[in-house]
Amino acid sequence: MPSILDVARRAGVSPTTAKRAVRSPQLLTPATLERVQQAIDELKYEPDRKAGDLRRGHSHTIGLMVGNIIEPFFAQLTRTVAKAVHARGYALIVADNEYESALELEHLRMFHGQRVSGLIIRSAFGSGNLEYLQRLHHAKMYILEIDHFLHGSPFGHIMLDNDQGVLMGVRYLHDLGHRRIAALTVYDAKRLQDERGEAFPKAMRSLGLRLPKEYQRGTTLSEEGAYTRTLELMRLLEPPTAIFAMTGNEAAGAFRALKELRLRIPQDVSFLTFDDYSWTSLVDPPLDVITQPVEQMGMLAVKTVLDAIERRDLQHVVRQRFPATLIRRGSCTAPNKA
Amino acid sequence: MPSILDVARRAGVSPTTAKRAVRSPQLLTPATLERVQQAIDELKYEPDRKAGDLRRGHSHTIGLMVGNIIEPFFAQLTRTVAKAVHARGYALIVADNEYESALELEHLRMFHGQRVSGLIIRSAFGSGNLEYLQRLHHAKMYILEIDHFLHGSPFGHIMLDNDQGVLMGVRYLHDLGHRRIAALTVYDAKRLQDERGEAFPKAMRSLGLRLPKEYQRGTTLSEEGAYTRTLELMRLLEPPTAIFAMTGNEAAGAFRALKELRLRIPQDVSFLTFDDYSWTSLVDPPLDVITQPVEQMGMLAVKTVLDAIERRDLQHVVRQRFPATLIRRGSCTAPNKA
DNA sequence: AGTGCAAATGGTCACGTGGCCATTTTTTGA
DNA sequence: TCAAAAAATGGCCACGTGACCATTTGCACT
Repeated sequence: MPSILDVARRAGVSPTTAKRAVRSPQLLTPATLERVQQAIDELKYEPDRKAGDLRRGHSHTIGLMVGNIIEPFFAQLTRTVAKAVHARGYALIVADNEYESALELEHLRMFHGQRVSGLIIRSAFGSGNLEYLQRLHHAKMYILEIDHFLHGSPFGHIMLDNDQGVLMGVRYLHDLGHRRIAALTVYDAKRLQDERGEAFPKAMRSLGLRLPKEYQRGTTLSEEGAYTRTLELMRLLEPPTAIFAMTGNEAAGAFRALKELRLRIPQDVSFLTFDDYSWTSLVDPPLDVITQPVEQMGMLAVKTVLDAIERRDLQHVVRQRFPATLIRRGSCTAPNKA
Repeated sequence: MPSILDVARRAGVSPTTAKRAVRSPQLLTPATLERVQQAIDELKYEPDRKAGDLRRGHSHTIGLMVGNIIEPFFAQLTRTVAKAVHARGYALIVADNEYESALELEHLRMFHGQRVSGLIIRSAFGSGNLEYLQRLHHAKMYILEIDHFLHGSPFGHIMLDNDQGVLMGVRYLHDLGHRRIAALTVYDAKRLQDERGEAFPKAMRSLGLRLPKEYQRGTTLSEEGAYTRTLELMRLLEPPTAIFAMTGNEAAGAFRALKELRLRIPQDVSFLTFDDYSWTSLVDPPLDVITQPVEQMGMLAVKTVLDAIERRDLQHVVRQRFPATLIRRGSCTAPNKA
């Protein structure tokens, strides 16, 4: 692997001059520049980023920690972030915490070892790693949370305005005439710091709707949990007239359950969900969804992190909420009088 | 950011001894070891991977280049690869070439600059970057293609047995009684090195089926292209009795078109597709699909790359095909006599 | 106590780069 | 023609580590 020294030798100039051909060509005589250029081409020289980063004391590398890269939200986020980061000359290291603190800690160690200069993170459940994050921040790593933020976190975050999104959904159903609305979510939301789970009862109350005890059993966030829960809900004496899934995964499970029960959407039950997964527009009927501006969030996240790094202003905190959007496709309608 | 020198100073030992506390603790006296450990804890010392890699001349970093990380195939692959790579103590840098050579080249430069010691790559269309890849290989980067391989590539590859998969699909339809089968794929397959596109006519011929000229207009690989093409196909005087989509994206477009035409699956037309996207089991009817063992492929890819790197055997070439699997769910049946 | 030997610890340097300052060459202006 | 300034080029070192070799310490056995 040729270094700049090899280039210099071949071009018959000093290493400093050779390096200038790469970093500040305007300082060189055209003749010298060309000679060095040729040596670079012949040797296929490409500067070693790691060495430069080491010398400069800060790396051209950003870390992205996602919750589960298979979810379209994170896949899209990863794509946007990767693109934006590369556009500014950085590399992106990706890790998937599977929403688990222990795994996340290992990855944080890795990021630490790699000396990434910025980290965009969707934290795992629980705030077990906040202390470690603070340590990283103290070691000059700029940290930005995305999609979520840890309780008591001193870092900035970029995420959906969950209160607004949930309220919009509930109001939409309410305006259609629904009174018995069940959400698929964690009702034990406080402990898990799940904003949507907390927002739902609030939204119901603010619209004067009551939330029966038997609607309030939290699901896990899995497709399977939502499936089971939906079966239970629809078999109640007073089943909900509308189901509101707080994530795309839960929506899939619920949808499966409704199909299995041969309940028609929207005639028998209205169905609303967060996350515009591709399948939601392909099923019958196409589903009403609440979407997030993922690209905008990803791009702002990258801009925030890189600007802070390049301005060397690690204390800069950005806290930004993005509004959710409702897309109506026909899976919600006025409830049956029955 | 504390270095091992700071640790050594604090513990009152030499840097060499301090380093040994991390890398070969059995060489130290328990007392010394503990003293150094304490200094490490107090200073929150974490070794700088970049510096070590620089010194050793090879990095603990692997590159993964995908075609489009939003596609479930790549999302799953990324997840599997990230996990496997981290498990062996490496970091993963991800890039998305959007199937475009020019963009890919930029990312290859980045991988070069980062001195990743291995690269798992789904090449963009065309083989414009093969030369650059060879240069990287020459610079001690181990390269493994995935999902695809470039014509004339000297590198190993791990991918689906497309011939077998396509033949299995065609035979399945043939055995059900279908004779007029149309594939959604590129018929100009040779140029784009699309194996499935090449395999389809072969499979048809081998089963003694004819392939009408008007079925043979290639689509682009987009959802939109497949949508348009499906509309055209089904409006022919002799429309196909079965449609076979070669990718999940094409399947989505085709499915939309069929719905729009109010054609019932499978009564009016049978429908088969590659890729087990999550929506395929949620729509009505659930779709028959041909799936790839993504996890197995990803894990083998990582093992291959890391083993080669660690054995310093960059010439080791692995070429492995994985069999496709057919999942029957009910979207294919015997064709109408009409 | 002295010898021999293993165990434990220490010193030095290079990896490829970027920043800084030093030196050489060319240009400018009277 | 020559000094002074500007342009072009060069030398040197540190970033944090790992490899290698050198030195010191502890200990068993005479």
